[in-house]
Parts: sequence; C-alpha cells; structure tokens
Amino acid sequence: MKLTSEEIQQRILKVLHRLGRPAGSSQIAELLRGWGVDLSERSIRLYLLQLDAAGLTQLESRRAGRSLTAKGLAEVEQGPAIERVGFVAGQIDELNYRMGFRLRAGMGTLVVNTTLLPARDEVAALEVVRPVFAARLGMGSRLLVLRAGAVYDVARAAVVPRGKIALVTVCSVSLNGIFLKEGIPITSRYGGLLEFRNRLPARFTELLAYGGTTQDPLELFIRANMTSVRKCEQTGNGLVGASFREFPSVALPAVLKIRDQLRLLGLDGILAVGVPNQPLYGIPVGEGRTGLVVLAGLNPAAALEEAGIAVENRSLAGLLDYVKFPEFRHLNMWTRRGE
Amino acid sequence: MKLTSEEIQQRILKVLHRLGRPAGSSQIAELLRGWGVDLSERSIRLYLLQLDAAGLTQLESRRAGRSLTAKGLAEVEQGPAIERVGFVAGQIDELNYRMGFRLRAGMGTLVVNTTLLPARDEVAALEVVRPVFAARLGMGSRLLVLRAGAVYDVARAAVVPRGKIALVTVCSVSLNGIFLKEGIPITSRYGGLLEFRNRLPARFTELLAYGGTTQDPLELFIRANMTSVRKCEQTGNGLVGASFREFPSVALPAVLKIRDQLRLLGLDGILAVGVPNQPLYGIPVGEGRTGLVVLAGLNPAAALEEAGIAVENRSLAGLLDYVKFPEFRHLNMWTRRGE
DNA sequence: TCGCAATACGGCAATATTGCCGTATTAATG
DNA sequence: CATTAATACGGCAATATTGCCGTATTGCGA
Repeated sequence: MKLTSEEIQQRILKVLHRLGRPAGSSQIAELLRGWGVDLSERSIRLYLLQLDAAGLTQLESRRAGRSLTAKGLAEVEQGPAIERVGFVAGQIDELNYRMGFRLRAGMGTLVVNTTLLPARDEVAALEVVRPVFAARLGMGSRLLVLRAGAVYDVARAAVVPRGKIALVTVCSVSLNGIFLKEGIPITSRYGGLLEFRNRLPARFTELLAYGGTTQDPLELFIRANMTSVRKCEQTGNGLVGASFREFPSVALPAVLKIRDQLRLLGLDGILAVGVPNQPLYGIPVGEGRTGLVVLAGLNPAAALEEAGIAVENRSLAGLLDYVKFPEFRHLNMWTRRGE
Repeated sequence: MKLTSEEIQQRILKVLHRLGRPAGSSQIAELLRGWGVDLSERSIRLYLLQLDAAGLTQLESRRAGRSLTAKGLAEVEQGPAIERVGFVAGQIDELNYRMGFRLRAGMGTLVVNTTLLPARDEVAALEVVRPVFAARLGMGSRLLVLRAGAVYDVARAAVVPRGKIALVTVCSVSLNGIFLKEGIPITSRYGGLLEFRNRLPARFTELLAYGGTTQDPLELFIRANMTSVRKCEQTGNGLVGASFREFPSVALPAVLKIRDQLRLLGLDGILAVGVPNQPLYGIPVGEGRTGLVVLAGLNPAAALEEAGIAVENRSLAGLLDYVKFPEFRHLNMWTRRGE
C-alpha cells in the first residue's frame, strides 16, 4: 500500500493526538509502525518540519519533542477517518484510546468481553469457568457476573435480558492500553489457537490477523468449535485462544516490570515474552521488536461453549471499571449478594 | 514491513520463475504488488539492471523483457522460502502455480474443494445442492461426486473412506490461475460473507484477509454456522460465501471477454466486476486496480451443513482435471454410473 | 546547585525511488 | 515488404528516504 505524503502527515497528527502528550520522532516512528507507516525517525523529523511550517505541530521543548497546535488538533478532528472501519484492529485501537487505566493507582476502566447465558445455567457455568481461571488460562483472574436488568455494555446501553445472566471478563486488549499509558506501544498482530502439551504452550495451530478480519478471531474459533479449553485445563493438552503481539525491543525491561505489577492486580494474562528480534512460537517479529503472547479473555467463555452451555459472546464489548471486577475465587460471595 | 534490497531481488526472480516466460518491468511490478512489493516500474528496471549484472537475468529482447538465466533459476530454487508458510494466501499462490488450465483448449487442471459426507445422505445432499447451483450461487455449474475408494486428493493421496462420498467442487481460486495464464494477475484479497437482498448482492457483512489467516475463510464461516446459503437460494435473502479480488485496471476489457468464455465452460463464478479505481461493495481497491467479486466454490457445501448433513470440508484440496467435472444438471446420470 | 547522561533536533551527504522522455525493437497490419 | 503501433529499455533530473553526527536542552542524581 502506497501512502501519499498527505496521508503520512495525517497519521502523524493522529498518533500525536491519540498519545495526548508531546512526543519525539523516535516514539512517533514506533507508533506509526502499527499504522502501516514504516519510516525512519529521521524521515519523521522531515515530515514534522513540514507540519511545523504548516502550523499544525510545534516543538514543545528540545527535550519533549513535538505537540499538536490548536490548528493541528482541528485538522485531526475534521480529517478523513483513516481507519478501515469494521476491521478488528480498528476497534481495538478505538477502545484502547477510550480506555483509561492508571497502573500506579490500580484503578480505571478496562476493555471487556461479555458472554450471555441462561440464568438457570449459572451454577453449572461457574463450575466450568472456575477451573479455567485456576489453571491460569484466563486473562488474569477476575470475573464479573451480572444479573438481568444490569447494563452490560455502556456504549450500546445494552441490558442483560430477563432469564439471562452476563459473564463479564477482562479483554486481553486492555493490556495494550495499560502499556501504552506507560509509554510502550504494543501492536496486536494475530489472534489464534495455541496448542498446549503437558500444560506447556507448544505452538500456534491457527492464526488470524487482527488487521484483516471483521470478526474477532476467538469469537470465530469458539463458534466453529475449534477450541478445547476444558480439555487443556483437565489434561494439559488442548487448544486455547491466545493473541500474538509485539513491542519495541528497547522496552523489554519495562514490560517485564509492568507484568509483575499486573500480576498483583489480577490482570496477568501474559503467557510468554519473547527474545528481542527472535521469532516466538514460530512467529517472526519485525526488526527491532519483541514478541508477546497473551491468553484470550474469552477462554472461559470457550469452555462454556464446549460444555454445551448456550452462550452468546461479544468481545470488545465496551469499557468497565476495574474495581467492579472481583477475583474469581471470591465469586460465590459476590454472586450471592446479587446485583 | 521493510524489505531489503536482496529480498526485493529474490522476489523479482521468484515472479519471473512463476510466470515461466519473459516479462517486462511493468508486468513484474504488477505481479510484485501481490507480494508486498510496491515499486514503480522504473525502480523495477533498476533492480533488473543489478540482476543482469549479477548474471541472474538477461534481456531476452527489447520487446519481450527479461528472463531468468540458468544461474537465476538456481538462485530461485535454492533461495529462502519467501512464503509465510501456513497462511492461505501462500497456499493459493502455490496451487495457482501448479494448476494448468488452457482456456483456449478448454481443458486442463483446476483447483478443487472436497466435501466428505455420509454415503446414505447422497440423495438428500443432491437435492440440497442442485438448487444452489441453479440459483447461480456456486462457482460455475460443475460438480463431481466420488464414491468410496476413489482418490479425492491427488497430492495427499487421500481416498474416500467406506461409507462416505466426496463432493468435489471447483474452487474459485482456479480463476486466478486461468486469468494469470492469460497474462492478468488477479490478487485474492478477502474471503467473506456477502449479503443478498431480493436476490441481489448488497454488501459484505464479514471479511477475512487471505494474507492473514491460516484457515480458509469460508471453511471457518461454515463451521461457525454463519452462512445462510439455503435461505438465500429459497428467499433471495441471506449470506453466502464470496471472495473479493482485484486486478490492474488496464486489463478490464480482457477480463470481461474471458468471463464470457468461462461462462460457456460452466466456470463462471464472477458475480460482479467493479469500476476502475472505485470501491466495490464498499471495499476500496488499490491505485489503478479494479475490484472483482467471485462466489465461493464451497457455497453448496455450506448449504449441506445448513441442512443438517454432517460434512467435512477441505478447501484448496488439490488439483483435478476439468473434463472429469460434469454439469450439475447431468448429475443424476453420472452418479448412477457409479465410480 | 552543578554536572552528567539522555534525548531530540536538524545539517549534510549518500542512497533509493520516481517521473519524464527519447530510442530501440518487434508484432501486426496493409 | 514497408509502415505503424505498441512495448520495453535506460538516461537524467527531481524527490524521498536514510544514516551519521554534532549540538541544544533538560531531567535527575551527586
């Protein structure tokens, strides 16, 4: 795909806007990679000079880099929608932008998936879901159960219908938003099925690029009955949903540190971190990048489907506050309290 | 994705090899687009000069363009596998290369899909499949039924097991191969679900890029029960499998002509041809290219699944000779004759 | 408070890519 | 067989991109 000079400028403005703070050419170049713009930082600086001249950006300080001017802001907001609407990659980006989680404070909103199921199956469902979390096949260890009448999707103002309950899980793309706030741009590449053997991840059996699908990969795999999360949890062999991502290799130490913090918050879905510039589970990464495998937030939902419970999944369903999510271990208590 | 100079040279050699005849920079540039190389023809000529100097290519004649030398041939064959193995786009390319169909003669091999189903369901299956072809929702109008013991996949030497029959359909990627032989490089972009309203195609409801999936899109949609081919055939409203492709706009007249010839051969799966450089059903095409929508060869198989017949699909299953495929209208006759 | 280390910038020169154009060659046509 | 039209090539100059490097600024630690 050939991009015109104007398109590149538009995208530079866009990432500056998304970031919400000044940035240097280097950081901008990294962010642009996730948007199909592959230029050196030097080239970015040349574009920035043009944007400066046009009054759309300005040099904030020699240390901080460029920021948007009021005029630049206007340009972004009126400018053409860059996103190929409909593709999952675009939705991920949009939700990451709207999400706000402060790692330091341990609070804020997260991207969530929802799973609707018959209320009468609640007890059985929890019996299925719990061991999946216990086997560490979920995205972190938090889970929320909502009863009929509760709003389960703020954006769409969707309400849990009578006779149903909603199981809300933390979506693994939340991690991208959390890391981005810490200055680390993670790009989601593929959703896929990861084969476990003897409780150890072995290889991806299927991959589906987020940038090339209008349907969430794991939703699709679940509907197609291609997962075997329960088998994996019970025997140590099976196929579970996982996501392949990458980030700039320079950020590796920071990634490991943040991962530890996430563990304490019950948000650790990171299954493996690769070696810089080396393929991870057979999947090559870009120059100067490191691979990352994250477990899918929908794995518990996949287990429900496998168990024959009629579920209706919606990934990337919306945003929800972290504090509302109990640890799965405390679930009994919470569900008894009701909504 | 940044490509090194060597990688670009490798790919130039590769397309020359695949093409199997001399080509000019312009044609090479077109072909390279399908391989993630986006360069002007002038730039290609600069690379060709380097390759000439290295003795890998030579100027065949001022008119015909470059061809591979023996040394160049060796280089391609030893060279690193460029393909991201596993992704469907790579498989499509591989099969296109091996396929040989001469439009002029109306004979040669085609890429096929196979569908295994219980032999006792044969009569019912034909009742389901026939109207799908009659409604022109298949890829052309040809269909082969194989009985137990017949080889249904030459490459894998797979045999139809006892108690089963195999339904063999022409895969829509065969078109790419046919057109390529006529000098028109068609690139398969997306497999998806196309919504019909009142018997007319309206829009794509789902898309899945061939370059970003390891599983055939339509196989996936069928397994996920997302198709409604029968409903479409019966009521004129529904979701059927279709593929979005594009080709260089200059070839438009030739495409239309070839389409007419294909119709006579019962291989017409082309549902719509776009306007040069204009989006087709909402999907934008590249600069200087024209969109094309082709019906999926597996649509009849989708109808079977919808009808509750236990099917096992394998798309891009292998190659089969055109002459073996009867018209679906003559199917009774053929099936009676047995295998 | 001072100095260091880190970071971002932009000058400069080397490449890489592209557009434009005149020329050579050849298939096809009359 | 002569002529025409089409096609491919490569020269040249204009851009675009990149690597390398010295300088300016500033957060942070001593």
